[in-house]
Amino acid sequence: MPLTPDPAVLHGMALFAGLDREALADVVRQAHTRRVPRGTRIFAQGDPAAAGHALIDGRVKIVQTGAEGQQVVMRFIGPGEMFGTLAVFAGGIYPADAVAVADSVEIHWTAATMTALMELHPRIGLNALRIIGGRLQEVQSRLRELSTERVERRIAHALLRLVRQAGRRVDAGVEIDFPLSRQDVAEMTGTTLHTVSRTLSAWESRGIVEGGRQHVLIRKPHALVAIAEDLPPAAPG
Amino acid sequence: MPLTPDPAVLHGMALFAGLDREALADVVRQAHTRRVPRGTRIFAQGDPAAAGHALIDGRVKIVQTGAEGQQVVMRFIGPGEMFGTLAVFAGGIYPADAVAVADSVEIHWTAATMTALMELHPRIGLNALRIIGGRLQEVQSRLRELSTERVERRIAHALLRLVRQAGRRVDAGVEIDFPLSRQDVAEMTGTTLHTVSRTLSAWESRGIVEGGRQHVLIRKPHALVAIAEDLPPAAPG
DNA sequence: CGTAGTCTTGAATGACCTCAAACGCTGTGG
DNA sequence: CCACAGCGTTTGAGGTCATTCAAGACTACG
Repeated sequence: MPLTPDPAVLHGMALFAGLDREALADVVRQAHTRRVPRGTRIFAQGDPAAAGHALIDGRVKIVQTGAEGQQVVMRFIGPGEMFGTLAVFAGGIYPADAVAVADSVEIHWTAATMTALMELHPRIGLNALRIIGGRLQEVQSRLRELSTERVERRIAHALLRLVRQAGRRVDAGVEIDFPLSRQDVAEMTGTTLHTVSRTLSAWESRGIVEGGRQHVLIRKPHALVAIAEDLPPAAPG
Repeated sequence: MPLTPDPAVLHGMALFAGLDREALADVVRQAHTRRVPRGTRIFAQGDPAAAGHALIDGRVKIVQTGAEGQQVVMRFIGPGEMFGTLAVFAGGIYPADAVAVADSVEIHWTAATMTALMELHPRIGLNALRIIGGRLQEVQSRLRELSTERVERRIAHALLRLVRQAGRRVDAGVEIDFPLSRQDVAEMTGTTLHTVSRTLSAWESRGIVEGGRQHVLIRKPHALVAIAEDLPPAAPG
C-alpha cells in the first residue's frame, strides 16, 4: 500500500537538498512508506537491491555478516538519512542487513524509480555523491582507528561518534537515544562484548559513563575525548 | 604547462565511460598531465582539494596518517583509476597523502573544472557515484576483515587483492608488478612489518610465495586463497 | 666499499580473547 | 501480584596471538 506521505518528510534530507517544491512533490509521489517495528529486518545481505531507502523516524542498524557468521556494525541510520541506496547503483546487491533497532518509519523507492528520479533531477545524483563520499571518509577513518589504536580508544571513538549522531542532552550528561547493547558496541569496534563491558565498568567507576541494559549515558564527554585522543586526563572537577 | 594529452588516454577510464567522442575531447582539453618520479608526493593530507586526479601510468599509494604518525595504506591506484576526486566534492580537503611508488604519469583537473565538467556531462557524476560506491563497499569489507580476522588471513586477503589489481603472470606464478615493501603490507593490514615478515617467511618455506626486497611473487595462489578463506590446505601438488 | 634502507629472526611481554559462571533486570504468564 | 524464564551484563582465570624490544644480515646504490 503506497502510503503517500506529506512532502514535509523530505525536508532536511540531504539526498533531496536543493530540490524545488515541484521536484520534491514528484519524489514523494513515487515513494512508499511503511512502519517497521523494532527487530524487523528491512533488507538482507545478498538480496538484490530492489529499492533505495531513507529513514523518517526511529533507528536502523546496518550489519555486515562474514562467511563464518561474524557480524560487524557498519553504521546506525537516524531520521533523514538514506540507506541501502548505494547498492542500487553499485553492485545491485545489498552488501549488509538493515535491522530496525527501534520502532521506525521507513520510506523507499524502487530501483527503477530511483534511477529515473536521478536522471530527471541531476541534483539528487550530486547529493548522493557527496553523502557517499562523506561515508567513505568516515569508514576510512574507522579503518585507521581499527588498524592503529587500542581497544579502549576505539570504544571511546565509537561512543563519541554515537553521541554526535544520536546524543540527547539530559541533566546528568548526554545519552544515546536508542537501545544499544554491549554486543553492538563490540561489533562497531572489532572487539568482544566482554572487553566492552569491562571497559565501560572501568569508566563507570571513574564517573565518566553510566551504563544500563542497552543504555549508555555519558557523564563526562570531555573525559571520553581525552581517552579517544590519548590526552592526559583533566583535573577532577 | 598544461600538456594536452592524446584523448586515447581516457579510454578505459571508468570515470569517463559512456561519454561520446566530443565530450571526451572536451574533457581532455581541460586536463593537465605531468610526470611524477617515484617517491613524489602528488598531494598531501590536509591540503585543500585543488584538483581531481587520475593515473595514466605507474602506481600511486594513498596513505592516511593519524595524529601520532601512524600510517595506514588506504589503497593502491593503478592506470585508469581516479584518485583524490572525492575530496573535491565532499569536504574540500584531501583526506590522505598520494605518493607515487613507481615512476608515474598523472592527469588532473582543477576543482572548478571538475565541477563544471560534471554539470555539463551528468554521466560523469553517475560514473563517479558507481566508482565511489564500489570503493565504499571494498573498504567496508576490509573493515570487517580487520575486525574479525587473524593477521595471517588479513595478509592473505591483502595479497590476493593486490594480485587482482596488479598481478602479472610469470613462469613461476603471479607477481605484484610494483615495488611493495613489508612495511606497506603491514600498513594495509593493521599489523607490524615484523609480523608480515614472519608470515611471508613461513609461507615461503611452504613454497606458497617467494619474497625479495620490495617484491612479492605468489607461487601458489590457490594456497593463499585457502588461507584467506580458512579452508583446509589442498594436497601437495 | 661504505652507508642507508629493507628484511629476518629471537626472546620477552602484554593486551585482549576465550572459557566459564553467576548476576540482575524486564517482561510475561499464571 | 508474584514467579519464572530469557536475555543482557558482569567478572574472574587462564591462554595466546601478536607486539615490542633487540640484534644482525642482506641488498642496492652512490
